[in-house]
Order: sequence, then C-alpha cells, then structure tokens
Amino acid sequence: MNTTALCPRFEKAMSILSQRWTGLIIYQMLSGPQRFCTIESAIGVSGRLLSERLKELENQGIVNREVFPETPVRIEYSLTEKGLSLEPLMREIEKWSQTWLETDSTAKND
Amino acid sequence: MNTTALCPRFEKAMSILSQRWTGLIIYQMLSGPQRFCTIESAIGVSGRLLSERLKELENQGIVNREVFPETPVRIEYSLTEKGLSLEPLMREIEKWSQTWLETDSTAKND
DNA sequence: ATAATTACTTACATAAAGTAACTAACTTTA
DNA sequence: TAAAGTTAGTTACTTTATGTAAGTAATTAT
Repeated sequence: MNTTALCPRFEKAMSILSQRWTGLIIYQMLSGPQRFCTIESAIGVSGRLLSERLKELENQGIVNREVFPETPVRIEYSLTEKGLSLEPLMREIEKWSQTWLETDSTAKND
Repeated sequence: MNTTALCPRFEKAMSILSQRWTGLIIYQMLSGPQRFCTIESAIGVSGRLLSERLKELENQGIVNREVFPETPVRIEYSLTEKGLSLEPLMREIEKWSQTWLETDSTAKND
C-alpha cells in the first residue's frame, strides 16, 4: 500500500519528470517550437515514445501541438505557459550537472 | 542511433532523476539521515527497489550509508555533499508543483 | 523454542521501453 | 502513371524495469 506522507503535488511532479524522456523533451523545447523529427533526432528518442510522451504532455497542458497544413504537413510542438514555467527547474538541473557530474568515463567509484 | 546534441552531463542528470523513486528518495532524505524502513514507508517504495536505488545512489556519491552496530542493527542513509546540493533543484520542483499542479481528481483536460 | 524486528534478497508477474518495420497523405521524379 | 521520398506517426514484437510477495540472517524478547 502507498501510505505516502509526501505532498501529492510533489509526487505528481516527480512522476512526470521520472518518465523516461519527458525531461529531455521539455528541455529541448525550451529552445523554441519545433517539429517532431527535430526533437526526435535532437534527443535520440524513438518515434514511438516521442509520440506517446508528446500526447501525455499535451494532456497535462505542458505542450501545445499546432498543425500547419503545408506540404508536406508541418506540425510544431511548443511549450505552454505551464511548460515554460519549468525553465528554472531545468536550469537547476543544468547547473547541478555542470558542477557535480563528469562526462562519463570517470565513474567516481573508488 | 543516439546522435544527441545535448550536453552529456545534463543527460546523465536526467537519467538519474528519471529513474523511478530516486527523486522521492532524495527529497525524503533532505529532512535528514534516516533508516531504510523510514524511507520505505514515507514514500511507499518496496524494499526491493529501495535497496536497488540506494545502492545506485551510493555508487554515484549522492547517498552515504552508515552502519551502527546496535541491537537491532541500525543503518542510516544520508545525503552526501553532492546529494545535498540537489536541494535547490528539489525546491524548484516543489515550487512548480505548488503553482501548476492540482491534487489529482481535476485532471485539467478540457 | 517461538515470535518479532530490521535490512535486505530471491523468484516470479506485469508494465514500460527499445527496435524495426509499416502506414497515410501528399509530392517529386522518371 | 508508377516508383520513390517526405513527415508524422502506428503496430508488432523483444528486452528491460518495476511491482508483489515470500524468504533470509542476525539479534532480542517472551
């Protein structure tokens, strides 16, 4: 049973961020509206999961989907106000990672 | 193929935070050193995963494990300096969740 | 000797993520 | 007109992660 003493809002925020790819998708979209294939290749997520995540983020009011009936069709994804408000948090992650993480190889395990 | 243009440190930070439970474990430990069963019941994680996550966090230098050979044995987990430095980030999540999320029921989907 | 406690581990079931091939709508090229 | 290319996905299947429940070791209490 889940008898959590934690704030349910915090838990929900965490459940969003702890979904694989959502953080990177949001971070990537901080640089402006972009299309499916751009996000796909920028962060290296598969179409299947990107599609799934974008739908979820749209349902949560974090991402906006706009269709431009050009040729071929252009669909742009952008952050809503709610999505943009995640920027300070993303910057904190950025800061922390710059300060405390190494590129990889040196796993700091001794 | 993962041809990421993203900063590898940022990606790594995200991969830590996007593991289920790690965020909540760290958040919970911000209130001070605590033992296994305390964390377990506070956030509602199973022993299996808590054990797994604490080991990973220990390997990443985020969590410290200290054994007190009392009776019954007491083992306390605490945040290292690296772990504590995640506080501002956790506070941002807290802030964002307070501002933008509702307790649940009202799914904001209309 | 039996039960209780803490900090786990093991075994197994279910859910999520990865991979690759496929589709729809349209356009360009041959 | 047919074949191939583009974008934005979807479908089917495999692998990995997570959930659940029961078990273990060391120790103390009854």
